[in-house]
Amino acid sequence: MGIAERRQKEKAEMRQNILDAAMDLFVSEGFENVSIRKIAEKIEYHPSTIYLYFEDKDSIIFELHNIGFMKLLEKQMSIQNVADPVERLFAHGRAYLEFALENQHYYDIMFILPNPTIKIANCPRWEGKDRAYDLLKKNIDQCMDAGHFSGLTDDGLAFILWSLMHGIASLHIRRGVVLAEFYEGQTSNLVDYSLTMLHTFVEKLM
Amino acid sequence: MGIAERRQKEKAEMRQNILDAAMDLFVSEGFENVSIRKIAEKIEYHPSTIYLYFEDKDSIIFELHNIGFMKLLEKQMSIQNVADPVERLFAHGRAYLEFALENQHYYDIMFILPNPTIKIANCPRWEGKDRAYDLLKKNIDQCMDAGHFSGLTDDGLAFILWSLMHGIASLHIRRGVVLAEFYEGQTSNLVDYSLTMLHTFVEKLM
DNA sequence: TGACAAAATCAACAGTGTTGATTATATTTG
DNA sequence: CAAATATAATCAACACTGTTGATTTTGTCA
Repeated sequence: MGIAERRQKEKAEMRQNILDAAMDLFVSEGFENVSIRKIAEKIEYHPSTIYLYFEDKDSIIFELHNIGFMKLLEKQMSIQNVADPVERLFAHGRAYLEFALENQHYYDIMFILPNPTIKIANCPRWEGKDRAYDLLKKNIDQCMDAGHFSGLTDDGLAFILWSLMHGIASLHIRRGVVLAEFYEGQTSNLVDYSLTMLHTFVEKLM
Repeated sequence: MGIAERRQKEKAEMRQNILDAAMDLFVSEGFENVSIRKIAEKIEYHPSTIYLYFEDKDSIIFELHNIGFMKLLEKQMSIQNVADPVERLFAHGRAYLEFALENQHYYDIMFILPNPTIKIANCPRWEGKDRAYDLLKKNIDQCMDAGHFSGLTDDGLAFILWSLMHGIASLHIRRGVVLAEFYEGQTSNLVDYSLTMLHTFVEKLM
């Protein structure tokens, strides 16, 4: 069965090629300007060929969406070794914001663009979001175990914190609104500013 | 000059017709499925005719974006008579969320879709966002004058609050993530839940 | 009524996602 | 090795999309 195995590997490589080309175009040409035909041209295949590897265009975007969640989760896992639970929660927030601003196109696909949402609706149970959410909630629980955030629920705080982080990230990515007052072009500025705000803020909740 | 005046009025009516048709399609057919040709069919004109009234498709969306900001501002003005500044701030938040969830398509155009952002970039100074932002900041300032939120800046708090409200609204509109835990289909549920959270939260900041 | 300007239409261009039929390329069998 | 078969890639076409220059219809005024 060595041959079927190789077939499978080639298929996977081709899928990856397509995904890479799509992501490249996404970054270089922007949102709307990535087309099946341009992807095909980039990998030097006929447009039809892509349909042998993906059901349709949305499936490609959905796959990029999944890859983005993998990357986010990986980044979030990398700070789980921070000892103090509150510090860990801040690191968690920083990791989220850094991910969003350093991978704006992934973040766009994951949380802002409508296309993946459509696919998710047809996807009975997609665990990516749950894993990210559970990780946040676990961190919050551990803060609570350490005696913080009394009077709040973990779900409630998770809801607020995620919404806040997403709000900051997405208002930035679709800028022109609100953030012009703070933002002067450097990503780090916004992350630092936001984290300072988050500190001021979460400390009052503790 | 009665004739030129009528001409102008007819032109304005036609523009409004186009905008109405576009918004209808937006609501009924959804995001991507509104095309110049469908708008034309709806108002029973030839597609080309639309280009006599709008420069291009993005201009139509940009105009809807502006109308949305007018509506939001109007709603926010309507609660400015609440006497207590802190109560007024909460009413402000509620108005924002209600607007977002009751006019999801407007909110989408205003804050989520990429198209208007492109047009804004070419628009040297578009005051819509400023007016909404200034109103929020004014309310915050008045809370501060009443002795609340010591140790915070008005810009900082405005940044946090707007980001939070936008995060809640946009995660809801592009749902499937996070909110499934809370959201059970009724808009009012989410508004009430969010407002409860906001209360718990802002009271600790005071 | 004829001249002129404004409004609407037409036909076409280049681009899009997608698909059924067709050709080329491997792989397996006789 | 050659024939038969399964897989991969291409092709041509369909029905869309936004947009525009040329053309026709409509309305207004002398």
